[in-house]
Amino acid sequence: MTDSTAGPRAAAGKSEAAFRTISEVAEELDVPQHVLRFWETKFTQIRPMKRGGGRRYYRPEDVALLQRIRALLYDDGLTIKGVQKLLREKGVKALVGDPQPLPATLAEVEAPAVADDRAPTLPFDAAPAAPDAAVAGLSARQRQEIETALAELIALRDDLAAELRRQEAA
DNA sequence: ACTAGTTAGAGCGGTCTCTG
DNA sequence: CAGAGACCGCTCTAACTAGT
Repeated sequence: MTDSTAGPRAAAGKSEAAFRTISEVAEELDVPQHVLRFWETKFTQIRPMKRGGGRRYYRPEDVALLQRIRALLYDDGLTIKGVQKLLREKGVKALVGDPQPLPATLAEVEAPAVADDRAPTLPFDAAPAAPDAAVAGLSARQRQEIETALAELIALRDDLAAELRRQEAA
């Protein structure tokens, strides 16, 4: 599909760290969109950020988790309950094999892709040192709203970084 | 009956194009 | 440039199907 929300971002090509829409994740995993939404209802560990209108934005870690779930279901022949049990017992990180925590904070999501060459000149460097502590007392809804706003900021940052590189290359 | 999807439909939100 | 409208992608919910 032509992802209207991704627009120029998709056309310019996303970094590995970029957020993905459900259609992009569906294509990448070769799984229909409705199945991704169905899995979301079955696995509480799948928690894509949501923007206005409820649109999902999947972090790279979400995609990795979905890939693992897909492999367990389709390749290993496990049932959803089996995968749920596995997730409960071993945790997401053990399944995905990702030593890094989910980038639930701006500081964490900020790092990849453009960090090496561009980040020092970009405006998001002054992220709070320990935002996790700051949000510890917030409600789930408040956290969701913050994550949503965060996703928008990061998408904007990606756009700006890409545009900057285009202009420098020109 | 239970599991794992699949389908359909109404409505929302973003983008694009046209017009003034 | 700004507003209007069309178009398209996406959402949610509920009902349905196929296999075990």
